[in-house]
Amino acid sequence: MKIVFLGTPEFAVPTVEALSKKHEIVCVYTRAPKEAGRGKELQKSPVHEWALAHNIEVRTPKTLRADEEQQKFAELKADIAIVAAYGLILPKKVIEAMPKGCLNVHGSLLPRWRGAAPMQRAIEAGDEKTGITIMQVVEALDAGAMYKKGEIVIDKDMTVGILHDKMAQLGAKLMVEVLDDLDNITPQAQDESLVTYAAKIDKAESLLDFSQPAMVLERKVRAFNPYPATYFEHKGERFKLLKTRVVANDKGLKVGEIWQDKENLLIGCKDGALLVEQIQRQGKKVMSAAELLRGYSFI
RNA sequence: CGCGGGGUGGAGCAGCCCGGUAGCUCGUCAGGCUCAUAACCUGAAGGUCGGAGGUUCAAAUCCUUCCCCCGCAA
Repeated sequence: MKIVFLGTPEFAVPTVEALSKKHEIVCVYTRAPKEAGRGKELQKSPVHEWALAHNIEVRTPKTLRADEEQQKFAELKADIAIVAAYGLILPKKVIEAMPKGCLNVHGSLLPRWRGAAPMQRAIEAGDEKTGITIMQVVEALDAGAMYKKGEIVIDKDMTVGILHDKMAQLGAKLMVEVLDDLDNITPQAQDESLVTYAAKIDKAESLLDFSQPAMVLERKVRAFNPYPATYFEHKGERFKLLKTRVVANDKGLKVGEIWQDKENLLIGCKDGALLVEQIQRQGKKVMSAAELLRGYSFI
């Protein structure tokens, strides 16, 4: 099939890569390069880089609402449009422009966790499993009928970084399978009564509040690892927590109180304490708590 | 030129502002103590202080420049 691919971040790359092996990617739409990183240089999106490396036409419109853009989209004469974390709202005209419509790969088991940050929210909420849903794109956000799902178990150590990579691979696999069998699958409507929304990650959330239960904080640490990463402040410095473990507060630590010995770092929380396993001091690399404690004292 | 922190024996840090024999915690090795030990005691090895210039009698420390790592912001 001739495919128009719309995607932006790393998550979308395995899908377009897999599709390109069996189909023709006639054009890639992705978010325009934006200023990022130190020095604020323009950075192309991962999908953009992929397309350039494969000599595929790239388009980076700021919006698809303009008639002219919609016209250009339709003129591609592709069979189907595939969307993976594109970042722009697709107007009805775009969704309906291709004969076989428009499919999306979403990072949750819909209807749970519609929205921008499904993987993070699934971990943060303590879900035991999540997965990928391949579904139709409709005007309402992530509300289209579902073609196929694949589950991934969220084990107790899983960070969103690891989950993301697994999900990206699974999404690619499922999308290829759906296209192989497109005419034989009857998409199923989502049960609106089970819908939940995964709000996008706000950086303000990454500041840990130790008056919350240790278990809740531990999940958040995993849900935010590696990005944007949770942190707390101490002596005017910022410390990111990348990995923690919930332990009993048998030292009687107050909320936010820090305890250390030669190799262990504990922070008191409501309902237990967090044992810090990986930490990053500002300006430094990620290291184990034991490493940091060889040269740095919190007390 | 977006703002900022850092590169010191294998690891993590101090020392730099106010130049003058390179320090701490841990690790490693050897010995000791011990029923025994990851605990304790003693000793040892291991560093051209990121690179290159410069100032100086003397530079980890001051000046110039380059490379690399990271936090913020996006």
